[in-house]
Amino acid sequence: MSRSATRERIEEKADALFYEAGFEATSFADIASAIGISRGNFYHHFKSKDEILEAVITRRLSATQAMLEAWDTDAAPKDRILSFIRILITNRTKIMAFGCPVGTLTTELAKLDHIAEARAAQIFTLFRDWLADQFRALGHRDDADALALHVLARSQGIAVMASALKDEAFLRAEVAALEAWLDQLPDHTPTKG
Amino acid sequence: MSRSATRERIEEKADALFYEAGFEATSFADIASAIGISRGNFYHHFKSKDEILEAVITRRLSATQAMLEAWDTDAAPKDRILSFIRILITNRTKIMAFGCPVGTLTTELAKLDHIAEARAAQIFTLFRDWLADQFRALGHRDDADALALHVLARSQGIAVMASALKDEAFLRAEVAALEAWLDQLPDHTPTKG
DNA sequence: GTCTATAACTCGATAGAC
DNA sequence: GTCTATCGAGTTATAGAC
Repeated sequence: MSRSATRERIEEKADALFYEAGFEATSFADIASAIGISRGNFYHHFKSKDEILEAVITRRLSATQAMLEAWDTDAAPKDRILSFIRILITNRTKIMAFGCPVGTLTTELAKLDHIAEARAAQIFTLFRDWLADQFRALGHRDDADALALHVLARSQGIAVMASALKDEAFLRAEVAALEAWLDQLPDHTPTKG
Repeated sequence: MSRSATRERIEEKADALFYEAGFEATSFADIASAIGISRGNFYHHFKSKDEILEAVITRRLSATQAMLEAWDTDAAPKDRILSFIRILITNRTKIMAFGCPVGTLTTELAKLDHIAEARAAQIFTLFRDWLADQFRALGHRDDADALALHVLARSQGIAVMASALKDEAFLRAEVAALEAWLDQLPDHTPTKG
């Protein structure tokens, strides 16, 4: 099963529009006209809107997995966690406009009572497990998962409020506070040899 | 201008449905059938859907203002802040199902590029200013506003993650962590006399 | 006059046949 | 890839009920 270029473009545009306008507010016509194809052509690749959502979530899961694996090459666990936290800075413009893509999609699907909600929440699980690994590497055996969830929650809160306030200074201040929290965490990294 | 009972019922049901299903996903038919009136009757009370949204936001602003004023009778500023934090516990069932009503509405309106977004975000301003007042009462002259935003962001993050994970233990743990953070804050409450 | 119900209109959505 | 069917949304018009 080859992945056609058209299918790829549909997924890419759907991914962007689901983020910027929301899943429900995005229509087939919006996606089709944005990439310059007919609605019929669309139907050749995806039979229903739910099928596109499925593809977008799969796409995001893969992208997240790839990003985390890339960060795994960073030397210190704390630096890896910092990489995660700094997504908020890197993507600040979009976050201030549309919030976090993961959090907002999960929230929307929850309200729609959509079956894909659990699958969208899986993206959080990837971050959660990866972050917990880093905290375990820092010697936090018992509370690694709780610390991972704490970082996730803090990040989500920053995204929501930055979007509501449209305030970059707030975003930067709260990111700095989160980094300070991480910095004062006891580091029990076991030394080799 | 009297407020008819029907108008009141429309606002009340719209408020609930906008929270539970989202603004856009809620149709006139949904509201009408839920309270047992005809769709046509709607337009006697509201000229458009945006007008209902306007009324719902006004309603929430008033309710928030009233809640904050009620809390102002609490003796200590820290207890007042605790009252705010504990909304997460009190409303945990709905929050785990639909998130925070303020955060999710603001997020949705941002994506829809809806003019009412700023007005919805005003609810956050009420909480922000009230919380800042409490922190000032605790002697935090310079960082009262930043502390207020920190509490708001932490609360929003907890709501988002609790809804994504459907995990009450997580919610309670993070609320406890936030209360612990508040508890270790220096209290410089000036004594009278 | 205030409220409510019925019905029809317009538009844009998904879905699907050709 | 075009073209159409069907459905449901917001909205409007109009007329009946209190």
